[in-house]
Amino acid sequence: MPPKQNNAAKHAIYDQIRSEIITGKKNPGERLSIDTLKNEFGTSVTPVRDALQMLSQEDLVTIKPRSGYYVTLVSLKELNDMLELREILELAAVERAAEKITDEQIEELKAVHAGFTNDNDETYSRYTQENIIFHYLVAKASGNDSLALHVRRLHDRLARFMIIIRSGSFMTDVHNRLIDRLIARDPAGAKRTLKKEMDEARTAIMDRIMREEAGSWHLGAGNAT
Amino acid sequence: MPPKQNNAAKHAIYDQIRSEIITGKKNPGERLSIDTLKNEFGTSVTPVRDALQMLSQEDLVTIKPRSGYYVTLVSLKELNDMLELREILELAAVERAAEKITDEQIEELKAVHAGFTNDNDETYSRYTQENIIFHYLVAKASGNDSLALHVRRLHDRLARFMIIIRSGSFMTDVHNRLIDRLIARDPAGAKRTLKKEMDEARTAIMDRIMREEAGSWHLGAGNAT
DNA sequence: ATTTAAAAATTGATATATCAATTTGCAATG
DNA sequence: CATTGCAAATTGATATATCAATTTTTAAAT
Repeated sequence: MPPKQNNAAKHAIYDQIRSEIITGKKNPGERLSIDTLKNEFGTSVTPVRDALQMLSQEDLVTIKPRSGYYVTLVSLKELNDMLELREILELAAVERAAEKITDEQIEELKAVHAGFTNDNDETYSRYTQENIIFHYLVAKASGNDSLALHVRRLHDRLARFMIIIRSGSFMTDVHNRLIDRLIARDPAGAKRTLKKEMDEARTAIMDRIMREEAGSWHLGAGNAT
Repeated sequence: MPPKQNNAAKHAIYDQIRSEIITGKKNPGERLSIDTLKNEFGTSVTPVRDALQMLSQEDLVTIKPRSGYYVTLVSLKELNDMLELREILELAAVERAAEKITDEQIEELKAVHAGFTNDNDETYSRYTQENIIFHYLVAKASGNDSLALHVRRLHDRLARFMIIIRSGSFMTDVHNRLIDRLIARDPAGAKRTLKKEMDEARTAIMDRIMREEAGSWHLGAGNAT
């Protein structure tokens, strides 16, 4: 997380839009109108533009100059590339994490995991957020903050598609097993467990999307121009 | 490279400041005054703020709200983390690149390499830029654009420190050897060659900096507050 | 001389106004 | 009926003005 900035308006707008994109409340291709947003938040255009500008730098928003701001459309290839990159980053991270994770970090991980194991009544958006945090904490335990940050940002962009994988117990089981391997300080085992999870997620996502969106060029609901 | 945006003012400012930070013309900690920049470019504050906002999202600029914009200060740990991350990303990239690089891509690589082998009269800033392009092209040959983009962005942030490694022939030799291994479609050899380069760069950078900046908390010249 | 407090100045954040490009809709034409 | 060209409307980019925070200066007190 970047250093806390007491920059009220801009960050409130940024956080909300970001969260709405990540959790899929705003669909790819959907327009983000400055005018609408500024009314919604009761501000002027400046903080809205700032927020959208920031999001575009994270590839969550695409700017068509003098035309509009849109939730970024992801192509099939881009999605596949991101999933591959995810494996590279997270495998490197767990390997290191399993060697140097502290007991406190394990407790933190357990706490987060318990948090989204229990309450099934919660919305998927909450689940999505906590899944990101779980994987971020694992990456953080690698000791490499830069690596961890990249993992988190990538997860942000992938989150919309991860919803496909929300098959209840599967993820819970895998996360439990991963925690076990981390407690055992077993790099190879942790790597194997995580790789299995990521591979299954990847094929599930790609299969599902190839079937559902066979005709369209870009992913997501909107199908906007 | 993000899709071309015909957004004149903002992008001109963004490109120039970015380049000045990367090549070390602007030192870490140095202030980037909106007022100065707007006069320099003959624009109003809006495009300047946009550009700085974007740069802060890439961690090249740090915002102190209601106070000022500064070239980001990098701690020793952050530098070390980034160098480690670089190895993770680039090793994964060459491995794939050596398997699937096309003849055209090899020619492109040779061309860029020749470009900064010959003219020694050029400034280091030119050298820095071309080194980034070389490594970016290798990553691009992996076929994973997302991975390649991350490599490029990381190099942007590392470039300032790479200048330490500009020991003439060393880099030229290694790059030649790397091209050889790519032509031979030898993943293991390419990986070994690149790892050697990166390891040497890393220790050289860290050693030099630990000696030079022993006292100060942050890296770079400025030592600004 | 050093520290503290208050005030002045600097600077960025936010708001509003104007400008320029793009997009949309309608009408004319083949 | 489809297509092209023009005009109107929408929308973002840029410019300017105002506001609020921070930083610096200065002067007083210890």
